Amino acid sequence: MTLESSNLTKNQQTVLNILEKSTEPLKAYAILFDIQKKGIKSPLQVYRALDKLIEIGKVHKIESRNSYIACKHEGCNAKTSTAFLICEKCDNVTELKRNNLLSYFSKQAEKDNFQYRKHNLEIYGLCNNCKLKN
Amino acid sequence: MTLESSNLTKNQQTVLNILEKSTEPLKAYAILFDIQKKGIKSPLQVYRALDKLIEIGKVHKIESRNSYIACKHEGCNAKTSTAFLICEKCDNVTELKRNNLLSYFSKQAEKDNFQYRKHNLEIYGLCNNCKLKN
DNA sequence: GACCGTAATGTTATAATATTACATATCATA
DNA sequence: TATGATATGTAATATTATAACATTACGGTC
Repeated sequence: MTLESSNLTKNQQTVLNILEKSTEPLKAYAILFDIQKKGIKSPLQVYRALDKLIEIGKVHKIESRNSYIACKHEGCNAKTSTAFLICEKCDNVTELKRNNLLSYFSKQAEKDNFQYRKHNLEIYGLCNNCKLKN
Repeated sequence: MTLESSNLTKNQQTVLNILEKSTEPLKAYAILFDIQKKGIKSPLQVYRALDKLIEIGKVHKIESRNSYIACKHEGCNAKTSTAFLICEKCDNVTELKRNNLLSYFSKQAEKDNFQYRKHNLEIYGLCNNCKLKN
């Protein structure tokens, strides 16, 4: 299987389906409980599928929440770099897609003689919905 | 105890001391094992101290590594917002201190009608030392 | 098709990280 | 000295993630 192909294996496809259907990020064990009927029985099977999906850029991890989200952007640079808006009230997460972040961070890092490879940005606050409800 | 004071309790001070002496971020259980001689016996005591230290801005959590680092910056805005350079080779972590990140992210978030409160940025790559060794 | 190497799978056990629950103690201050 | 908020101690447990090992599937190539 080449890295860029969409030839996912059964377990990988099963996990991706769950994430794509979800309107919110999911935790690994939530995924596991959801799909125990589909032949996936152990945490490791989920984690392995997640690792692969992350590697090929189909899924990202929200580090501060230990949760996982399917990437909606085709052909973005998110294989390596990610940015999220995380609502602290409703836990909604949206992926920020601005390509200039990468070059901006790359320059910031260079100022400290640091060789940029990738980044993860998590912004916390209130989503539009929750702002209006207040 | 007021929030801005440096009146740390014994446990809090013990944990902070360990982190300040360390040249690298520490994990909660590493802290625990280090200080079991000083009266701290359970994970919870460490986590509670960490929570407080994070709340008052003395310590930050590196989310993607589940590790904790003492803040070297006096009076920075890091009570809420943080940015790190993380070396993938030697695991060295340095805190980025650029105040304009906050306003930059705040504006980025606004474009999506998102009300910014704080952020965490983790940049991965090679530190200067490791670059030179290659 | 037979062979080979790489990647994925299945399974059990366990490690690593973090929190709940509840009883008690400390401390500032009214 | 009574009160309320904060911190502590302790045991148990929940949550997140990986190690170890045996086996199977799959793609390329001879």
